[in-house]
Amino acid sequence: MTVHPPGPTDGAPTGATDGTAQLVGAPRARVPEARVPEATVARLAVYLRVLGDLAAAGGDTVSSEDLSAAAGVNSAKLRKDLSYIGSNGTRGVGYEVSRLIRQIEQVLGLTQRHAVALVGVGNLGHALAGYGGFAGRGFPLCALFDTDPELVGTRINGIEVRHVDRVGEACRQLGVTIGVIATPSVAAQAVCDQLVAAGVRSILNFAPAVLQVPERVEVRKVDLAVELQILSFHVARRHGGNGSGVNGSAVSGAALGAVVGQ
Amino acid sequence: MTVHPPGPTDGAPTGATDGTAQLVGAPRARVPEARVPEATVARLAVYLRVLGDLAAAGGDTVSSEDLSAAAGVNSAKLRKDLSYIGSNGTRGVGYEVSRLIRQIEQVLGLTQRHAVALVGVGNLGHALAGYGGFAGRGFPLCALFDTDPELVGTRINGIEVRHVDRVGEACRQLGVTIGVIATPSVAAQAVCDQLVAAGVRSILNFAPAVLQVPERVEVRKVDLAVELQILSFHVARRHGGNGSGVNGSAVSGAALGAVVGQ
DNA sequence: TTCTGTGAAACCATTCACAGCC
DNA sequence: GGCTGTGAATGGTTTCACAGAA
Repeated sequence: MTVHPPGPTDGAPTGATDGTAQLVGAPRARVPEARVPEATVARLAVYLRVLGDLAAAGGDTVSSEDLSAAAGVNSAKLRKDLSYIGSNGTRGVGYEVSRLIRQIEQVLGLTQRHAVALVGVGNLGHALAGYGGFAGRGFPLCALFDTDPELVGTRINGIEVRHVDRVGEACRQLGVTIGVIATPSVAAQAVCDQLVAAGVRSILNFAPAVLQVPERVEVRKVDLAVELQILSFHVARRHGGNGSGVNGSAVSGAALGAVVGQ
Repeated sequence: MTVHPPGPTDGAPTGATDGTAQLVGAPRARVPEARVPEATVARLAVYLRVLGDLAAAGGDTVSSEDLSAAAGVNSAKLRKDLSYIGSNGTRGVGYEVSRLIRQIEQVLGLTQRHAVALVGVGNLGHALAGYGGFAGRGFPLCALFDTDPELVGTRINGIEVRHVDRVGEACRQLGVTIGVIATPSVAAQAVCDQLVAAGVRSILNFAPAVLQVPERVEVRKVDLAVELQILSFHVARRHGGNGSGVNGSAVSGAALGAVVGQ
C-alpha cells in the first residue's frame, strides 16, 4: 500500500521541548499547542501527504481552497484545522507549503523517530513487512515476530523474524514505541499484553478482535470486515428497496472467529 | 464484567454524505428504519462479531453490560445504538443473541450478497486476495485485476487475474457492488473512475490517494501511514515534554515519488 | 429488583459568515 | 479584491439519569 511523499524534514530542533507550550519569545517556530481535536489530527496526516505532492510539483504557496479540494474536504474545515496548530497562512495569499509541512510534522510528532514492531508474519503481516512505507515515512520497522518455526529465523526485507516469546525483551531493547498486530484474532490479546508489558504505548491492530488495554495505551483498529459491512449498509440504503443487482441470498448465521489473513 | 474502555478507533470520515434514508421492505423482521447514525453503523459491525463469538460459545442471552464490555464501549452507548434499530431486548433480562444477530445483519444489508472486485494484486492486494474473510463473511471476492502481464491469467485462490482494462465489463457482468482498490496511488483515480463507470457504488481504498467521486458513491479509506501518524501524535502527546526514549533524529528530507508497496 | 429504552444535558465537530490583513 | 482566522450557529454523538417493563 502506500506511498509517498512528504518528507519529513525538519529540522530545527526547535529549541526545547515540545509537548507543552511555551510562548514567549522563541526560536523561529512558534508552537501554540492548544488542543488539537482528534478529528483534526486524522486530517492533518492527509493534508501532509497532499502538501508533499505539491512540494514535489514545485508548489510554493497554496490557498485553503486548493489544498482542501485536493484533500477532499471543504475549505472552512481546512482553515479551522490549521488554525488549531497556529496561524500559518498569509491573508490574501495562502499558505507557504514548506512551512506548513514542517508545522504539521511537528504537531504529529514526526520529528521524532518511532521504532515499529510487527507481530504476525502471515499473509497480511508479510505484505506489511514488505511494504516500504514504514521506513520511508519515518517509521522504521525494526522487529518482526511470529510463532511459526518455519518463519522464525528467516529474514524479510533484511529484518530477522524472531519468536514471539521474545517480544518483550526485543521491544524494550530496541525502544519500540509502536506495535502492529497482524496475528490471527485468537492470539491478538496475548500479544497485545506482551507489547504493553514491554512499554509499548501505541498499537495498530489488524486482527478482528477488541483489545483490552490499560487506558494509557492508544489502540487503533483496522478491520476489513467492519469496513465492508459499513459499505454494505450504504449499498443497501442507497439502492433502497430495489433489488438492483442480483439475488438476496442470506449469509451464514453467526459469524465467528474470523482470522486475519494469515 | 467491567473492563476498561479502550480508547480507540473511529472511523474515517470519508467523503460523501448521504441523503436520505428509507427502506421499506417487510420480510419477516420488523424494520423500524429510522435513521441510523453513521457512528452507530460502524459499531454495529463490531457488536455483530462479538455476538458471533457469544453464539458460538452457546450464549443465549446477553446483557448490555456484558456485550458492551466485550465490544469495548460503555453500556449506555450500546443501548442507544441498539435502540436505533428497534427495541430488541427484554427489560430485566437482556438481549436474545440470535435475534440480535439477525436484526443487525438485516440493518447492515448482510442478508444480501455483495460481490467484491479487487484491483491491484501486488503486495497488499495479494494478501487480501488470500484472506479468507471475504467469502466467509458474505463478501465473495469474484474478480481480480492487475496490469502486470506476469500476473494476468494466473489464479489466486481459484480466481483468475484479469487485465485491468476489463474492469468495467467484468464488474457489470458479475454484478459487483463493492470495489477494493489496492493499486499504487498513481493508478488509483483511474481505476476508481472505471469502477464508478461500471456502476460500483461503494469503494474501499487502500491506496494513499484522495479519490474524487460523484456523491452517490461511498468511499472508505484505509491508510496505513495515516494510522501511524495518528499514533505518533499520541505518543508525542502522552510522553509529554519528556524525551523519554531515545533520540529525536529527524527523518529524511522531502520525498516524492509515490509508490504503493507493490 | 434487574436491566432496557430514552428524553435531556453535555460534549465535540462542522459549517456559516464576516472581520481583518495583505 | 482575495484569502485567512475565528466567533457564533448548527448539527451530530456521547453521556447521564431515570421511567417503566419483566
